[in-house]
Amino acid sequence: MPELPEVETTLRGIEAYVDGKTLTNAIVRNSSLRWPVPVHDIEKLCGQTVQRIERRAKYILIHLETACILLHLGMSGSLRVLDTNEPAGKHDHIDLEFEASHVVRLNDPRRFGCCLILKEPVYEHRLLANLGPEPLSDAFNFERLFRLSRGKTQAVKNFIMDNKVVVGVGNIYASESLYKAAIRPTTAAKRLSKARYKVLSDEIVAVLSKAIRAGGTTLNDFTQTDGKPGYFAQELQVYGRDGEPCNQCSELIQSKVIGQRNTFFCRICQKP
DNA sequence: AGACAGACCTGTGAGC
DNA sequence: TGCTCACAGGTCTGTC
Repeated sequence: MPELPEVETTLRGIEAYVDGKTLTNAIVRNSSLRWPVPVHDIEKLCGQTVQRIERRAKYILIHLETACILLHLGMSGSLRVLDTNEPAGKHDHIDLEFEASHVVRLNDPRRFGCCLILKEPVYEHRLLANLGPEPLSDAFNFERLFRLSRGKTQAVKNFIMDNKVVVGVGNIYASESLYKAAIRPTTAAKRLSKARYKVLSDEIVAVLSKAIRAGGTTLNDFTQTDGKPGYFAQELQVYGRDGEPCNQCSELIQSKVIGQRNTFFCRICQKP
């Protein structure tokens, strides 16, 4: 479910209820997520105040006084802000209660997400240490893409989904960015010119920014923290549209599995 | 070293 | 209506 825009939307939704607040209780109903949830470590943090909350790649980091809660939503996770007396439903694995008045509740049917406690230095944790730049930061630019792509035989779609290259470009927005940049997803990364990486990096930024403004993409079940859907799905040009006409040339959109993930493109508009 | 396949797990929708 | 199967937004890990 969540790619970078969905995680960013989630962060913005919980920020006001978490930042500067005191963690008053933590309930772990199911500790069997991607990695075992360190229940006792989380409980020990109760009573501490949130220093700040941020997103890094698709991770949400809640910095407390002595440690940091790291959350990842995996493929199917979501966070919602609820009253403490709201009964928990199926797949509601973790509650983080703040100010004894409301909870941030993690729901994750497929349990690909995670909740870990990180000690300082937080950014040296193995999950964070090797991440590439944020796509919406100055550190992300076409020169970097061009430089890292030299000698890479892998498909450009896999290349831009590599977290060491740039973080946060998931399966939906990879297809969308490549369509906007008129680049065939199967093209070997090393074959693209600097000029085409300029277009691609601009489109990655544009697509992600627009998706954030729309509150993310709701395909089946993504909701913002208040339960409302995201509205970017209606903006999708190729993702999930195989067999439908291209919005630019009317050729039928094709799909192809690249790197074990379904990929959508227009064979006319997107050149190798 | 780089590239790829497999693994984790549940829900949903299509097809029979 | 109910069963089976393929597939789904991520990414770490192991193998070639």
